[in-house]
Amino acid sequence: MERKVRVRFAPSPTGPLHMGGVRTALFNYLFAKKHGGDFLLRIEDTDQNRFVPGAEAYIIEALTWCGLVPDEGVGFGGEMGPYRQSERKPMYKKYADALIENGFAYYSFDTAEELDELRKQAEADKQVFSYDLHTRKGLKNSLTLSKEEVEAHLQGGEHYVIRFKMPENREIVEEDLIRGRVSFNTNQLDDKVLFKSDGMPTYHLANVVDDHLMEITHVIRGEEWLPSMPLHILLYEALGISENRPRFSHLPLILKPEGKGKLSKRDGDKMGFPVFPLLWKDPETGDISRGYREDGYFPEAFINMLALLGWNPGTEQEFFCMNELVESFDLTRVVKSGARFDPEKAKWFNRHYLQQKSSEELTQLFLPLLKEKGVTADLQKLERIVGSIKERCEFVKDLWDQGHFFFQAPDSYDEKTVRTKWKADTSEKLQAITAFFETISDWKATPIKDAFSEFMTQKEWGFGAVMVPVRLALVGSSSGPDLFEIFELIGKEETIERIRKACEVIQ
RNA sequence: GGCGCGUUCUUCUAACGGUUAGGAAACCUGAUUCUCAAUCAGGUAAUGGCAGUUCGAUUCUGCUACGCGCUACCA
Repeated sequence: MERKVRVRFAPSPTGPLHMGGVRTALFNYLFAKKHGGDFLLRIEDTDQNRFVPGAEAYIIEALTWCGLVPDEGVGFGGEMGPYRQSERKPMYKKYADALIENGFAYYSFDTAEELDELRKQAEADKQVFSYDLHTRKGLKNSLTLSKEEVEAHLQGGEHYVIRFKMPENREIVEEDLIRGRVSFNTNQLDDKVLFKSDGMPTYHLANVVDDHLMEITHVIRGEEWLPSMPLHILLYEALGISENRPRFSHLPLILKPEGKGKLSKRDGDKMGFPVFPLLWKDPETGDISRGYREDGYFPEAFINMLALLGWNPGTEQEFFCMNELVESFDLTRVVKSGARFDPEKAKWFNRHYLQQKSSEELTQLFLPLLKEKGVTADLQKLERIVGSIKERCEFVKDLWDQGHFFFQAPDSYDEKTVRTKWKADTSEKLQAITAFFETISDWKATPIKDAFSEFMTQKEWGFGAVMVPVRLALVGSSSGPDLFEIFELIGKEETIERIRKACEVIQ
């Protein structure tokens, strides 16, 4: 029988989740749901030095905001816990011991300082020190020391680590679900530390043991893990658990918008776009990093954008809700090469999702901002205002930028427009228009437009010569939605008042 | 340095041996005769290089160039 698909997202709580991490979580989630499987969240906190308070809660909140809710994991329950590696600490030692027992691993007593020294020396000789099958013979470990010496070191409570004994000259070939056949020769690989002197396993041991115990069927992770795949495969083998071991898939990296390299926090700061899903305040420094949520992105836009970064359905569809993503997702259609992130595209997606929302819905989202500005208005009227400006908005906050004049008279007038469009006789014309407006009783956009057109024809004035100054008077600038809509929405009195005021101020 | 992975318009990508190399973003032009935005209609623009396999290579192989990743008692 086919095993139930189980995948995991396994971040380490060393800070906020990066958008690349969110994409990894997304692809895991989509793959799981596509195959009716489980998506787990496992916290990889084996490095106690790098623990950052709040990071774990952040990860959980971010996934939830994105709609990537785990079936099991820290904060979500489940039968195969604990899902925090620090809480699984007692489980790893016996696997490490078994490896030693069977000759797949060994104790290493070299101190960090000694190894550092060796690295420095090698560097001075333009070499790179590597703890591997060539050098281990000359180092302090249970392969070179006598049984008694090893025993003495162990008994003496001396610090030791357990290293994997990389076998000689083996070709490790694996079919990566995204990349196809990938191969490595073990002679190029080093003896990685599996078990640290603080009693914690390293990522390598812990992830293999946990994936086995949690019955993970597919490991979907970033490309930066590709070089350690052979180690992991060998570990499953040495542990005698390779029977049901997971299949591997390595996702392409998300690259900086400009230049090269992995997207980093600094890029966002520099170029003014978020790299994190949610705002993050560094508990040490107090530094704030902006988040997509706080910047006004809709989670569906964020997710849609992320999904298409490195994956495509092979059709021309580009807007997907989560269900559609689940439906269309296919690991084999993930691109192999790194994808440069384009912040403009993220905005474009947000615009799309904003346009999809009804004026009623948008008005509700707009309300808090209005309250903040101290503006109150009739809900129906608000919905009409929102309806008239939404198509020029990318974010909810743009509703204010695009529509503030509906609530407040302009306190200044765009200089360039004044200079180029406000002629000597403009004031005079506008006075005539206000007088004409006084005579209009049915103050609705269409009747005003009809009457106004007639008036203009009578006067033989050009629309352009008059409309821009009027707009300037009402809005303060030369841009905005249909003028007659604005007339109606701000009301007859206010319209006339603003025109009069503009004539006074500008003359 | 070693190992690994990658390379189609400016960007995200499609084409899994045969296409005028397609779409989207960006950009440019035009249309909407009040503006700006939006919208609509057009347009510019790509297979890193060299060999090989083949009747035929974007697609397969090799080399080369370039890029990225990894090379911690970090994940």
